[in-house]
Amino acid sequence: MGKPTVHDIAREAGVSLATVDRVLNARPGVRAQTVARVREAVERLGYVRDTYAANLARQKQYRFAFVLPEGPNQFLDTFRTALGEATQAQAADRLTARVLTAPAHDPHAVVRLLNDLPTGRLDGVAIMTPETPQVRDAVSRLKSAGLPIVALVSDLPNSERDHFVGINSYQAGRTAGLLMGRFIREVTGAVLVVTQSMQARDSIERRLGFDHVMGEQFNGLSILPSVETHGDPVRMARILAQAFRANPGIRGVYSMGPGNAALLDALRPTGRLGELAVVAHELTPTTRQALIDREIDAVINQNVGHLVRSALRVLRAKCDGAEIFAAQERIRIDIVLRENLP
Amino acid sequence: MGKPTVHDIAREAGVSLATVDRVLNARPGVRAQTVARVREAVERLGYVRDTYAANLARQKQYRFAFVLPEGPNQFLDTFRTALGEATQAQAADRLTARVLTAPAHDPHAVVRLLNDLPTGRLDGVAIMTPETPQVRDAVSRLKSAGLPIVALVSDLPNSERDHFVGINSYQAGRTAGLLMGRFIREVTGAVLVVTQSMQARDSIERRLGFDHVMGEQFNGLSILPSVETHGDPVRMARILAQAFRANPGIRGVYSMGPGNAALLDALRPTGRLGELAVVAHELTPTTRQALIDREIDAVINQNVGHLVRSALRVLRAKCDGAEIFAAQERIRIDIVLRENLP
DNA sequence: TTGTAGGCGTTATCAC
DNA sequence: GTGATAACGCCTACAA
Repeated sequence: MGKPTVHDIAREAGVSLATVDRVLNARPGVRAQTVARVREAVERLGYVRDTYAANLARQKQYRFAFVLPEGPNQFLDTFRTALGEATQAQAADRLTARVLTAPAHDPHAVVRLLNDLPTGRLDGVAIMTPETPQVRDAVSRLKSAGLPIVALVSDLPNSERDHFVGINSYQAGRTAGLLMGRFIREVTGAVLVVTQSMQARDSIERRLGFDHVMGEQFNGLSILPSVETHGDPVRMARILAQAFRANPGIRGVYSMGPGNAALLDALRPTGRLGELAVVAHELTPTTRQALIDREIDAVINQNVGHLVRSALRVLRAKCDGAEIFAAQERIRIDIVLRENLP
Repeated sequence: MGKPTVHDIAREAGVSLATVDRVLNARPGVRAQTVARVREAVERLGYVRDTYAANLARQKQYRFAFVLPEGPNQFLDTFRTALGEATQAQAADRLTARVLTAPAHDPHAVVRLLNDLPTGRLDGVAIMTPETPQVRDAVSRLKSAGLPIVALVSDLPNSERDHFVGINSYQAGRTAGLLMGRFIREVTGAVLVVTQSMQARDSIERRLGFDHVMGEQFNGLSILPSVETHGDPVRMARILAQAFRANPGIRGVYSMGPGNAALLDALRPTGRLGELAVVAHELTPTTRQALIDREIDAVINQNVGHLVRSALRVLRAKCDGAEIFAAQERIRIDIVLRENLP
């Protein structure tokens, strides 16, 4: 009385196991009539394939490669950790993920890395890198080698990637804007936007979303031009000090990218940190502590555990030719405040 | 080449398959010396058990029962849907979940239901119900029948449940309080708290968290005594109208429980909805629409998909005697605003 | 205390 | 076109 098996189907349809298997896996060499008989039996008995057995028999492996940018960066660190944990947990399911690190600031390095991937020994690739024409070509090459590709965190919308795992940057920016506008008690004032660089598409989109919401709903607040730090703490401290001198009306700071530790270090000497509304991205040891200390008021976060597991699930599904369950794969834009810190 | 198998271990250790299996599953009847030899081989070859094959061989099933309160209730509806989807997706993994509905407002009915569970035909139970001594006893009985038990959404802390899947109500209340305090622009005023009933532990804890934060950080805002609606829309409308007449200084409304549609219906005629800060719980079609319409400002949510999948994962892990990965099973307190609506 | 043989449900390689 | 039959990696009688 357990679930029906291929044997049951075979008996019910009056054919052999091999024929049932051919039908189930849509292989050729079966008369249409026979196909119909088998299909009917499947339907009637309510057969569902046992994935354990199937994977066992076909010796399926899931060998994935994750191409990530070089750190140092707390977000990447936690991502790597999460990836390690997830793959360890799924090792028993024949899943392995090797991490490949692409040197930062060298767009060609990523491309070389992608082109040198041993496609024969891989079943899927996840890529976290800004989009360039060369990257698009590399993705195209990997696709024609038959590999499923997911873009991670930063989308590659014009490439042939199968799926994007990450949040919508525009929406994330809007969310930041809404929090900023509501958290600033004064109706007028200025907001400072800090970023490492406005090159990447993500930065531009975040900024756009942020600006839109501020303009729509909080137009008493003016947004100052982005401060680009290029990852240089000294430069940042100087520019910030300048900005605060020039604009005593600054009520909030929106930190769009990484480098929050340096930002906070630069902000503390101004003596304004306590009264400013500060919104940042990514929950890391730094931003977590800053939330607790009330230096940062809100963090927009994408859960690294979800990112990793979603990427893994999607790659597996693509390997199996299975449907992906969209609702489960949508990465939420988490809002983290002091009181709902995980 | 491929991953090492039990055969490899057997050869390496110079014993038979059966002996390897005994060691791997910690069964008795093996000399300590032999155990050591096998362990060493396992270590040396880096063996990991193939769960597909193992589950196949031992014909493992995961037959779970979910005991839920009767609706009608949008949260429960979406929960049921999510459960259906999750079980369907895992049918191929020999997982089945039957849903049992306990009539509301009859504490004995749940207990009867729990006691009548066919323990022989089940491998685990998830229970969503307020804690009573009788429920505790029923859980105890199920435990002694060898079934893993998880409490869902509403914890059963004094029972023998193995695990709680849900959010911390106190923290949820604190989060609501923080949002309320920051979203109200005025420094003084009053906040109305609305709930169906203050009986349940969850309500009490939420209220406590809310009060603490308001007291600590926003003590210009006074919190009015909870309005208990007992699920009666007419009564609610009357009481709310009264409250707003008596307290023109009301700046915010915290809706602690279900019944948001009725609350909004009662709030609209007061003409104050637009200027009030409104915080509610659970993302449902009603609260979603209200966020879009700017009638509700923030929703504290526990993702039903996560609840379901976590419950399922934990029950499976308990069945397998496996460790659960705590970080993954922690249900986050989601903050949903208009701009980060999923 | 240890080993042998067969089976779990599916797939794949042969023959027929 | 179709059907035996032997894997896949692990577990479990039962035998030794």
